[in-house]
Amino acid sequence: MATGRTHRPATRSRGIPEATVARLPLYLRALTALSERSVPTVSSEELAAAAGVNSAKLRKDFSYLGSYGTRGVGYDVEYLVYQISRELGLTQDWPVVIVGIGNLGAALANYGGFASRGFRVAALIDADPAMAGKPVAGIPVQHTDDLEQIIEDNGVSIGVIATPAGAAQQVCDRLVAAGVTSILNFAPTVLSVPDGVDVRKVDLSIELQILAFHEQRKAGEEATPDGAGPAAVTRRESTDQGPDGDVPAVMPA
Amino acid sequence: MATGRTHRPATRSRGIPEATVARLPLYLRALTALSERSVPTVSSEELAAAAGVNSAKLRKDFSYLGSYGTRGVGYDVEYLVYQISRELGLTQDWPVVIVGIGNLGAALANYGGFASRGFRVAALIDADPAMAGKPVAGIPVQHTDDLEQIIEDNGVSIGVIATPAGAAQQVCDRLVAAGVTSILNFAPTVLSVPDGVDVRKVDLSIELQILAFHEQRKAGEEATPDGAGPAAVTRRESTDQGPDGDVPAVMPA
DNA sequence: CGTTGTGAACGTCTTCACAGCA
DNA sequence: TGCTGTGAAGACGTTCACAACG
Repeated sequence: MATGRTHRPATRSRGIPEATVARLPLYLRALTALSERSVPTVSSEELAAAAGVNSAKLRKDFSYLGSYGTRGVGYDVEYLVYQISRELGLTQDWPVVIVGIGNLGAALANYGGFASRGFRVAALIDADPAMAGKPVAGIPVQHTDDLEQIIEDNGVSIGVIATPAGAAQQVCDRLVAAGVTSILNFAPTVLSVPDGVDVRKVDLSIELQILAFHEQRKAGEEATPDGAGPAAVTRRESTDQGPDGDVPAVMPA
Repeated sequence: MATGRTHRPATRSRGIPEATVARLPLYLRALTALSERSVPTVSSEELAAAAGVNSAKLRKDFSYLGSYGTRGVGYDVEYLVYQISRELGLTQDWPVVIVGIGNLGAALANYGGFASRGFRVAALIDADPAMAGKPVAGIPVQHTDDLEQIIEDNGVSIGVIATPAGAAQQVCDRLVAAGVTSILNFAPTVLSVPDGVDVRKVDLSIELQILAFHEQRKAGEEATPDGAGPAAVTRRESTDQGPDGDVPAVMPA
């Protein structure tokens, strides 16, 4: 099968690096918090600390968007919020459907972080006839039979899959056939999609496994080799979690 | 704020690259599926397809673990499952606590992917007194007041935070003070932790925002510039989601 | 002969360090 | 003077392509 490059073959020098795109939501969140506290301007140093990255990286990231700062001063908070929102496409309304309303699907339906970012849960879909009509997060669950109609009626282009692994590919195929071109997959399966469709995956157990790997290493160091030891009290604001590997990462923000 | 290097300063040539570590769980999942179908051996090409990566990358990844394949034949499925499990530290039992038993916390408690990978939900903790004693996923919820005692009694070193954003840092501080050294954070906040503590974050709305970015670009291309057009029917198994910026990486230390 | 394991080339991301500007 | 914006250097990750070997 194809390699699964991360989007745009390589062409287009006008493109914003993927690594930068993945951090924009982080900056946006920090900026929104500053905006709510009515902070007018912020330096790259301050904003970087709030977002959990270093300032050089942040300035480099912003340089891909344009020159939105003022030397000697910093960035205008409101203006940056707008520019990043626009770049991310959050100034428009994105109707999304969530398929698979189990524990996770229900949690996603109730998640406030979606609505606050221009995402609107247009419909909840489940294969269990007993669920049909029941309201979850104030939205009545609809049956899988109507999936195609729902996608079309609501002009949905983003779908969230929260079904068991066994149903994911089938649901994915139907979503894509109905016109969905972006999928957020919570099922522990590799989805196969046609070119032009983006998939991001979030796998809860993968994250834990990565933590276990590092945890295991720590245990093997007991008596710390170097001076300081594990009791050093410096604080980090680390957000970096390194490369993903592919999905990598959905990381929800 | 600190730089947030991806772990181990740079020392140790014996280290496995973070990008590789992040993919090991993917390989493990694919191998487990093969194992259940009693497939004895698999080639890098086949396994790569099942895991959604390309075969060169897979072989390179495995080369960091050792020479576990047989030229002309492929890899022994059972043997690889064992080696990867060991490398990830999954041959031991990891008791974890989940703090914040709302919709998401409950979904995590019910998530089967944990138990099947050596992770044991040792306790569920919530700040709401009304929740205390109520069973979720068969485990009685305990009150936050007992957090330190619970961590100690169960020898917990991995904690999952599924609280609202406002409570996350405080919970994090208490977990760390009680001895937790790895944290999986679902709250949309940048956690500040001492050196030696790993944090990985999963942010649901960030993933959607990244999808929205690409979705927006697609819309701006309507009439495809190049020959093929968006209707090309080749299938990908794409898993790549590019760099995270956050998710993907543990980082800390 | 087929497939692994890997050096080398290449591309991407991060960090440094400082020129340029308000 | 202070902070942004960025070229250049370096670290890291991916892909190529083929020698090595069962």
